[in-house]
Amino acid sequence: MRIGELATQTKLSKDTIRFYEKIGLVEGDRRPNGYRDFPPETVPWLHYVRTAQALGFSLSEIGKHGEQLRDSPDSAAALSALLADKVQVIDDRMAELANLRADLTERIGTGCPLRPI
Amino acid sequence: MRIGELATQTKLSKDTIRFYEKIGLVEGDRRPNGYRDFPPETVPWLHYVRTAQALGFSLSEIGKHGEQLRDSPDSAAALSALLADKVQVIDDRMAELANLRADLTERIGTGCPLRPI
DNA sequence: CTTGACCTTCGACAGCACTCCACTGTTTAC
DNA sequence: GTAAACAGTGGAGTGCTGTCGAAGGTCAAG
Repeated sequence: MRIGELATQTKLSKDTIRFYEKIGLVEGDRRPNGYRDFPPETVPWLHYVRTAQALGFSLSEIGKHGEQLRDSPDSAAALSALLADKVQVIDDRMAELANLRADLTERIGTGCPLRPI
Repeated sequence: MRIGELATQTKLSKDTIRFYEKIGLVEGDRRPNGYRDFPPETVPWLHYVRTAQALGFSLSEIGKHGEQLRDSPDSAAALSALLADKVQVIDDRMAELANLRADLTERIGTGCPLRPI
């Protein structure tokens, strides 16, 4: 698929996609006329990129994850382990958020929310 | 308190605190010799700033929160409302994380983790 | 009265994630 | 065959959030 259609489907700008290609976050072939040609799985990959980004991962972190996944020998175990790591990261993050939440609700309970507890 | 102690207590750099002052995120008096003099409640305020920042608020958004607080007749109630909003943000974010987690665990199950599901 | 720790300002720079522009080439429709 | 819609490149610029360095003022201790 060409860049325009990919942009439409992912709701990213073409410039953003070119930028992502430049930093190695997406890869595509080139047609004889020089146009980029992306495989269809780029769509879910970019969706994944945006999700991870929204969760606070930097593009370089996301790129490393993708690289590790692509470079892995087809051992499903290795790939699954990588994803399991990310699940662990998520769980840690959620625990952190839960702590923040508890902290804030406690402050709400007290009459002086900005004072140290 | 002078900037050095504030930096120590908040674990921010002096440069960061000066930067925050420049963009109106913190305010302090000046001593006759020109040194900044921050009130003690700056410490919890900066703690709040970092918390809000970790939740994805930009510094300018946080600055607006501070303005609202200053304009509010009952600052404790106003801040409690703000923190309650923050709790909502946390809950949204945790839901997002839970979705990503479910997505990843599903990919782990399929054996082709980066392919479209 | 010097040393060292503290503080000041100003301006430049950096990293991230885009975003825009100018100019050029290709394909499709009429 | 020409216009519209698509694509390419390179480079500059933007907004955010700091970070650093240079040059200098202030203050307490020895």
